[in-house]
Amino acid sequence: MVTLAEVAQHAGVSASTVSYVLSGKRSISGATRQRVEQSIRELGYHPNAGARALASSKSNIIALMIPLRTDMYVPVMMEIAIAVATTARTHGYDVLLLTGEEGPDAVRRVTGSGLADAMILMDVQLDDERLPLLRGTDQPSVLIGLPADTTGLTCVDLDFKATGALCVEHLAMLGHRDIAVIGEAPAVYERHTGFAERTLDGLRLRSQELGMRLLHRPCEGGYDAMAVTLARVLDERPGTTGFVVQNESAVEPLLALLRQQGRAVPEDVSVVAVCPDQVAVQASVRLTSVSIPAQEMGRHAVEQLVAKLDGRGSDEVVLIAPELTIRASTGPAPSTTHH
Amino acid sequence: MVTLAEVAQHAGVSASTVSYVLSGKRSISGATRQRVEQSIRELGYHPNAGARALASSKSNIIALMIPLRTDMYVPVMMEIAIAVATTARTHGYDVLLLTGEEGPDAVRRVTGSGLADAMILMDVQLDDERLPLLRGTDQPSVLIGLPADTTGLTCVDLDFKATGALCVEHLAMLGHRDIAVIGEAPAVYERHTGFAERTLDGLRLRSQELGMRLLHRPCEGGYDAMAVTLARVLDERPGTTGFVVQNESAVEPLLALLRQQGRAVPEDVSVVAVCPDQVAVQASVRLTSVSIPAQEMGRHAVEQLVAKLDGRGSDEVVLIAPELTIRASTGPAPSTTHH
DNA sequence: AATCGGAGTCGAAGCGCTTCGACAACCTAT
DNA sequence: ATAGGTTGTCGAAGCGCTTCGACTCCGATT
Repeated sequence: MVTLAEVAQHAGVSASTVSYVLSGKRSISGATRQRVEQSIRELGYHPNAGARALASSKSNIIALMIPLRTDMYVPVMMEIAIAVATTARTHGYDVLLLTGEEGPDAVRRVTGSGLADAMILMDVQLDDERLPLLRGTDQPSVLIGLPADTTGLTCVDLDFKATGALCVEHLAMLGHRDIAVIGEAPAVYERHTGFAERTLDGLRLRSQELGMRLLHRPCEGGYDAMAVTLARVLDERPGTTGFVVQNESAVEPLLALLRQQGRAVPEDVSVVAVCPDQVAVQASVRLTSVSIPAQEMGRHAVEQLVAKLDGRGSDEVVLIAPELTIRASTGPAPSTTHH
Repeated sequence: MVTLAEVAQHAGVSASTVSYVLSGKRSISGATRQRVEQSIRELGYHPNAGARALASSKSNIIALMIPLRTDMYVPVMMEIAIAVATTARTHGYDVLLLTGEEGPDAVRRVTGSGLADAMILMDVQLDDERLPLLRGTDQPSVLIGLPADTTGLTCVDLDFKATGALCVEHLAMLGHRDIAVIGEAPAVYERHTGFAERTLDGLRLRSQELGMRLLHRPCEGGYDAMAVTLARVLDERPGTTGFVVQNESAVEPLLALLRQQGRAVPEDVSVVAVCPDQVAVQASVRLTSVSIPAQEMGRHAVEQLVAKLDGRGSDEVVLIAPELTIRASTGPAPSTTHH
């Protein structure tokens, strides 16, 4: 293991000079710098992370808490995690992966031990028990997701309320009047995960404004659950011509079931999904969808965090504007003219 | 920030005593231990990670390198990552998330800086460029996946060769003779990712032994790609009655296409999938499948690694035996009696 | 010519912890 | 009673780095 001192000796300078070459915190003459850099290369020197952390009280690590549950939006979570990791690296940070398992204790542990300089929390509940801890520490943090009370917190999320509105508007424009919303699993609503309820708010509000009828049904993923849900929906509202689906694992089952019942998409029924683009294009009917910008969310979160760590940046809520991509699953409502 | 020294003072003992209470490396009287523990609790002390790492040259961190690509098996990767993180915690380790982006440099960086005590690599290519580095360092590591040459390495993986064999045997037992294999995307084979080729080996070998005809076709995920692939397969081998699918995102499209062509599953055609159980049960036909034991792989990997770190354990290849779960997508071959 | 200030470098003092050797106090076997 | 071994505790020496103050040049300012 090569140390700073060895590099210094090899280059014929003092240890502090090497340190300043590395950090750039004091000016160094070109000649010295080159000699030091040369020695670093020749010896294959890597600064020791622990020593650095101890001396500077900065670990250059960002903690990322991901949910333990893998019951929803797994690809999205993964994409965010990867975006966080790669973006963090471009700013010189590494990422520590924490699962929800430890709960709030993880926050205490990481904050207390100086393991990480900052945290990113995913899967935030409306009334998350980790929030008081975050407010009580001076360690910067960013939430991906929106809790009920955002005072003193920095949050990044898709604007799900606008997302809901956007879906409704699109269907309204096509002449649909009776809309069914296939939501996340009931557990997600019981857990009071913000995004599901905010989407619903957006859907309800805008559909009311536009004079549309909306029926919301939570739905576990999978074929069987979707079959039951669909049957109930069509029983209660036979005139339903538009669907908004916010559950990745209900999308394909819904399409299969509609096909099976002789309802053509988009001729008889229109389907709008809220899902990653990849899911939308891989479906058996290319789906009109509002994409979940996982990468962008991860990137934004890191950039907010780095800004805070650099003393710039402040507490603010960044809501990413939703974008609707029209594909092959939506079209004019049938018999619009009969009204 | 509370320090060891403050705890020591509060408890009326020396710093080293507190350290020994924490580590248990020397015996401490019950009275002293309790007094120290009391002080720790009262002051809310958390050992500083950097100082610890510096003094002990152990960071208690395991690095996990996940692939940057999110083109395949995302849920599996995620599940493994989560299993790794939670298992690591039970052994007192945290997990550092590295993406493939940095490539071999990440190995150098982490090894050189002492950031992590050990590494777990996922998505190992047959001839992975990170392997020489691993062999050249004394830092313990475990691969999830199997490279071509495993000397000096510890690997954990599903026994994909046995998996292939198992799929074929099941179909053979049901009387199928013409089998088509819907494989991973062509890129996966070009990349020489071990598991895809090993599965194929198992399939080929066993089908030959059992006198079956096998047709293998790589396939991008998604509906359109699957449609093209299926058409080709049925054109070339109209008598195909059994499918083995090793591509999550081809499963549902295949089922939909077969249904659409009036081929009933499992009456006319049997389908065996190699995929996580969750995918198998959520499909429109509950799939007979060999499950990918993501959790178990993650857990195993960590346990191997911890064994190495503790001086126990050695280089060995752990292949997890595949398990076939029979569900609703396989049945006797049609017109078996006509032969 | 005397003074000032910036650029470039060094030495030394920690950062908070682990760990080794030393040592006192006690217990056991002779 | 004495040598020998345990057990429990302490002091001190680092671990490899950052950072602060101090110092030396040297060109620029009056």
